[in-house]
Amino acid sequence: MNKNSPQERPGKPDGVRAQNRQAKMRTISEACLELFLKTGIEAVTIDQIVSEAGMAKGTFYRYFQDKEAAVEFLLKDIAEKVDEALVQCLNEVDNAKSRDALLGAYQSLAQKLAVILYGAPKVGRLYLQESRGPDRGAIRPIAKLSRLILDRSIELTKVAQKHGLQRAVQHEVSARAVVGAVEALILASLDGSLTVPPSKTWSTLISLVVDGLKAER
Amino acid sequence: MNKNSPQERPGKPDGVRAQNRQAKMRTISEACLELFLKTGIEAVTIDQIVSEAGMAKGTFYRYFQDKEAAVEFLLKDIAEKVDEALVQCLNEVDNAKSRDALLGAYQSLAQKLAVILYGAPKVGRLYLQESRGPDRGAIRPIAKLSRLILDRSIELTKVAQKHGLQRAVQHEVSARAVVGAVEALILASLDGSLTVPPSKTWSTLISLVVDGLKAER
Amino acid sequence: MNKNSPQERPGKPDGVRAQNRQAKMRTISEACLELFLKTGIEAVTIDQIVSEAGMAKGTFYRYFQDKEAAVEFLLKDIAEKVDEALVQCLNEVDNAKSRDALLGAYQSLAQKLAVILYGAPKVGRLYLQESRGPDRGAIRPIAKLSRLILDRSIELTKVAQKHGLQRAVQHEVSARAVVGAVEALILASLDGSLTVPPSKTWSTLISLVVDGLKAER
Amino acid sequence: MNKNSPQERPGKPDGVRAQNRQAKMRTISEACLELFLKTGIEAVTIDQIVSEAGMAKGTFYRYFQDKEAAVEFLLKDIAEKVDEALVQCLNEVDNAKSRDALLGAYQSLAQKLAVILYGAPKVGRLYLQESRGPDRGAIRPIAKLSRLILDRSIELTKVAQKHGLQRAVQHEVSARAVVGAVEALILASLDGSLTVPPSKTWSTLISLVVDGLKAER
DNA sequence: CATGAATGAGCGTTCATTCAT
DNA sequence: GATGAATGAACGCTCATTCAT
Repeated sequence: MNKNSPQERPGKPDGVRAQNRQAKMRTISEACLELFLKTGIEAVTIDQIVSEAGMAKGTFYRYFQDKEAAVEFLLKDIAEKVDEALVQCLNEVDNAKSRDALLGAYQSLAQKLAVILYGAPKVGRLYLQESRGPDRGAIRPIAKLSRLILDRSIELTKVAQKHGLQRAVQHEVSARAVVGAVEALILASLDGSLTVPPSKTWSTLISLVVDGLKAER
Repeated sequence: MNKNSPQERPGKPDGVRAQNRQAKMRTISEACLELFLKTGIEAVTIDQIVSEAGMAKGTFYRYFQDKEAAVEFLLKDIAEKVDEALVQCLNEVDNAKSRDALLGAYQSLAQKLAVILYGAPKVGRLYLQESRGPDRGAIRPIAKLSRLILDRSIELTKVAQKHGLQRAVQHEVSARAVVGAVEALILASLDGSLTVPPSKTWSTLISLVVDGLKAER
Repeated sequence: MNKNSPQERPGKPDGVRAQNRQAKMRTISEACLELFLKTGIEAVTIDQIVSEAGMAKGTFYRYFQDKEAAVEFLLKDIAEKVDEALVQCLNEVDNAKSRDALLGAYQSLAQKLAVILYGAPKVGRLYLQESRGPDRGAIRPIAKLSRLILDRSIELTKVAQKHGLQRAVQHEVSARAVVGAVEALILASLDGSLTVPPSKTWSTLISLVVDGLKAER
Repeated sequence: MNKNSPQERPGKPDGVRAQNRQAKMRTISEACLELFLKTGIEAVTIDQIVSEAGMAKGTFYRYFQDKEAAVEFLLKDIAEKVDEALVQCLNEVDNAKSRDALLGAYQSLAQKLAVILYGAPKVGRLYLQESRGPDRGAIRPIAKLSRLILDRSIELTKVAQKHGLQRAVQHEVSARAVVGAVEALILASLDGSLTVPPSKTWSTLISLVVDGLKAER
């Protein structure tokens, strides 16, 4: 069982080997991340990656089967956490008894997402930058996450409506609108295009989503 | 500056020559469009394009300097019209004296955009699919248009606020939120992911933007 | 229909295009042949081939999908002719009414094979050099031909026995023995290891096959 | 000259060290053998070998300089025995006084070869599979053995003829024919393509070689 | 003007070989 | 002795681009 392929290495799961392996994978990931953000996943070559990471070409392939695997690794952590946060919010909204509870669930979700994203802002930007691309090639893991987020969001909207906590608009429509709005703001926030502080951004966003844009009476 | 013409062409600007030229460019464009949508601009090769368009490889290069030029040509028409619609809306909002006038301006903009997009739905989808990518390579024209739309939208928000026609939220924030929401919905509508009819989609969207999601009291 | 792949080119089947195409394929084939003989099919790289053929790398791929396709092209002609000769011999043996007729059929086959092989001696050597290899990779077409020859030979033996024109030995055994003997001699003859003239070689071989090695009484 | 030992090893030639060494080399050899048969020597990688042998890559290089050395080791035993058997047969034929003695010598050779080959059938198959390849790369040891067998066989034929024990046919020709026939049958026998039992195969073969194929009168 | 053959730089990937642990 | 991580040359193959016909 001494294959030269990556994945599933020998030794105990927490041995020195496994640690070094993780460290190396992170090194490569970071190099990928920088380059992916700068020029787009599709356009980045393996040569550029290993050059940025300061290693030989073969080494990349010891750790990742191909670029797609590197993208998957890059996203894995965030993908899991985001999914978890969405599922939890779903439960909260489902159990919400009042408008305040609804707001609270949203606030909580927003906060969790903020923590996740600000903990790995570049990955977030990468996701947003590439998430609308076709489900093909190295961006496939991103497309998959994108699909998952949309599905969960539609579910979220359905539940909120069911409990009369939201206006009866098409949930397909409102979910997409909200996701679109949120994504646009996160992207701007993460890549520094926004001059307002993040905390203010989020409260504004929630207010917009809940109350709309119209002038107060 | 005009990448669309590899060399200066002979003949009068509106002669038969120029007409044939335009026809050919459209043929190529259409082939590009299909392929770009299916696999993403970056991944499409010139070989695929000329194969789809039913012509020889050299012919492509007679009409376009490279793939980027083809993308530019593809977007040109829409880019101009969208810009125009945004500028006009800007003027209308600037001159709006009432909340109804504001709504009217938005409605008018929405309608214009709808006409533009439903007149060239595939181009719209292409734009949305690729608009978040890095400003690099063949997608540059798309990134440029994206920038333009954002700038105009921020302007729009500023004006609306200035006239007290919108809540005093950060215009950077609200503009992005609105653009994000609009784009997400257009994309879903154009690629057929939505089961609700377009007209209903738009009215829902405007209502969401103006009034928010909260349950009616 | 302007694919960049080889095979099935446009234009009339006998036009100048097709002729040039054939010429080019022959040029490449010849380069392949020299190298294949020298170092074995598996060990020859595309770089070596195009270098030997005096052309750019891409050009090879315009005419052949890969090395296997080049091997197939190289063998095509001979494979067809050999099969034909074997089938014809099969018929003759089937209709043979006497030992002389049997001998005549074999003589005829031997002569046909000689004509085929001496018309393309290098291809013959290549076949013999590689025919025992595993049915895998670029040598697959050779393995296929090898299988075909063996099958036809076994058939040939069966028919000869059925007519009482051959001793009742296991046809599997005798067919293989004869094919083995014939191949060994052809190989030696083709690569110049034999000091006796070809014509003498063939009559000796037939005599050996028919009468065996034992001293005359 | 001895490629099998990358470096000179410590300890007495027959000590425990040397024994362990031999055992390891056999382990590796066996792994090689399986893979070589399956896909051909050229196509097998060191990675595949160590994976099959259940050891690390470096270990292979501790025991063998390269793939060629492994092939050499694999063949060594058989090569020596075959040579010995041929030399002995040569002597017997040289001293044969009657046709029966000649037949006896051949029978004896056949039996010895059978013992050798059925004692290491896979090595036999490997040899036959690769023996016609060019004298290059990792198959060189096989080509060397092939040359040796041919030379001895020609010698054998010469002697037999000199004593009038064989028809006066070109020994170059008959030797090759016989070797070719024998090899073809052994290969078929070893890889299980034959439905007749080995013993019957060999007697048939000898009969064919001595008496030919013609129908009995 | 249209064509498609030719080019060759450059990509993703593999693999023999080395060597610190 | 054994290991497997690292290396980088070399491979098969692609593709934007040019240009003679």
